[in-house]
Amino acid sequence: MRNGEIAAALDELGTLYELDGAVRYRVLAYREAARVIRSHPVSVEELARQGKLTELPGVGDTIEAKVLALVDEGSLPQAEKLKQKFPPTLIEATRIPGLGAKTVRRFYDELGIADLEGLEAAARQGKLSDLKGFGEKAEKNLLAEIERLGDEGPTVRVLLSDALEAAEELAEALRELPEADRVEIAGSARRLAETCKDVDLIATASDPSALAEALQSHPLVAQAGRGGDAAARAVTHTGLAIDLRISPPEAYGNLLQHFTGSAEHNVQLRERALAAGLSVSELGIANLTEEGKRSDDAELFATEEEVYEKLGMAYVEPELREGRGELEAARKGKLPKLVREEDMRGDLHCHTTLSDGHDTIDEMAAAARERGYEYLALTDHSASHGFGNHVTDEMLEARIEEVRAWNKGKRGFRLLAGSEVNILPDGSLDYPDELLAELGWVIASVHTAFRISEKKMTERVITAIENPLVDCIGHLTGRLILRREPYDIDVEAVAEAAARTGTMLEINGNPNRRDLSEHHVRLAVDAGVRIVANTDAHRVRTLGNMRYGIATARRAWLTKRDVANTRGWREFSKLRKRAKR
DNA sequence: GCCGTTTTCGGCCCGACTGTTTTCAGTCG
Repeated sequence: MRNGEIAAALDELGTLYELDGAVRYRVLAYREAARVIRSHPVSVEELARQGKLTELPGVGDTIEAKVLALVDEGSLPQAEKLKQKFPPTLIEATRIPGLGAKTVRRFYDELGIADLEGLEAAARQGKLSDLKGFGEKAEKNLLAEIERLGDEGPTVRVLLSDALEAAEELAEALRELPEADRVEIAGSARRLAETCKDVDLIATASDPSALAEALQSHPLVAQAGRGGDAAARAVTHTGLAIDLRISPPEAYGNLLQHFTGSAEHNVQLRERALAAGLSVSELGIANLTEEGKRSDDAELFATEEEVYEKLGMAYVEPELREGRGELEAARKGKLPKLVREEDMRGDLHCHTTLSDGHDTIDEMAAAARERGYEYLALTDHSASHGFGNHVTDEMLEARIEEVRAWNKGKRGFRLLAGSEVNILPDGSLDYPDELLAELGWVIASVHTAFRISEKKMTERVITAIENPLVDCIGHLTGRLILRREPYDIDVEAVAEAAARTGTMLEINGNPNRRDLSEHHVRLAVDAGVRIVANTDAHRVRTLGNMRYGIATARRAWLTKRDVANTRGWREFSKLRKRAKR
């Protein structure tokens, strides 16, 4: 059973307990365990079978036993029992914004409402406002939410690249105003997460309303409203929600820290501060009174650095603020010095017009040099790609000659004649060995036959890893964020094989892929695998996707040293498998 | 239900907003 399925079952059980009136913290415990399990890089089912699941933070004996029951029986007995008591459609109803378990439970108990249709009908007939504490306005709002849900479906997350495109344009427009002082992107976009639900902008300004008005009248914005004196909200034409908050300059650090999150990071930060007698919020850091209440002497900070310093910690880079041990490391001064995009010396995965790329060798090479690289591997697709633009053996031979000629007389930069070869279902590659041996760089990727068992897929990829001609595995799990699940593969076993053979694993920087994920990157590095950050660029512009590959590397706590292609050519070339032959 | 350089029991972040209420509960981020 996949970690995501286990997490979903625990989330559901949490909601069922909530409907059943359990204490809040029990429900929160299930949510937290689900969150940790969802993003855990290796099989939670296996951890549970080994009795090691309680090593995960937020998982104790009870939840470990529940997970074991779940993977053995396919469902949770407690959940099944509670589903006898509450129709499953009640859980659906709790997903309506503004409607929680408490309210849904009352509708069920007092009005017998068990599903969305019943809820909508009752609201239309004005029956809900008969309930104590639930008036006409609440009824109207609820009806509007149900209708909106029907029209648009639930609000979906967008890719980081889409969120950043809008966020950066809006932030830039606001910065240009004479009334603006500082404008920064906060939230999940600043943490460079894979997806964003909305965009948070934080600003200081001599005249806050000038910024709010500029946001409202920006061409990207479809609708907008004010949120008090120091805030504005907007929705772009693509449906992305924008929240702008304007801070007095002296509290800018507090506000930026708060709205950068993540929620887990902030919760842990505040719990830690509380133990030291301090109460942290976006309104400043206050001492605790004798009764343990927040006193009104809150101290304000203009920068985030000062916020963390006040709490006895080193500054935490936004990409690390996910509640994964960064606060402990910050307190001990043991945070890693994260790799930066400027550290990169080469890109080892791109396409040209030879296969399905849009730009020529010359154009790609010029762009790579402009980015300050020392090398670029041309890795057009191989002969059995299946999407047209096949590169036959003869074409690849010609490419090798072309690159040889191109490199002649050039100093400080080199092209590598390479290929992105297919890993066929039996683990073999689709060029003959003699041809592959002539290449300067070989990436092997799975592009076909995704739906095979985990065991077969793992064996298939490990066969390619054990091939001495393969330098690197491309986009290992094949996922497309928000669009396609990763295929079934044992990443732990793959990482072990890659470390053993000196085969590198790629972080593919295409914002749709970011594959390896940050969790798998961490696992691979801990297993001793060399990581390369590549773009898989199909045109000059997408060489810029390196920023997303590096974002994933940073979120995996990687340093410059952990990423092989931060090295100059001389050093990097020695890391290739062939250098050890 | 989880967790412990203040605890193995008694705690468990903080504030805004909303709608309904004279002091608060529920929901959200």
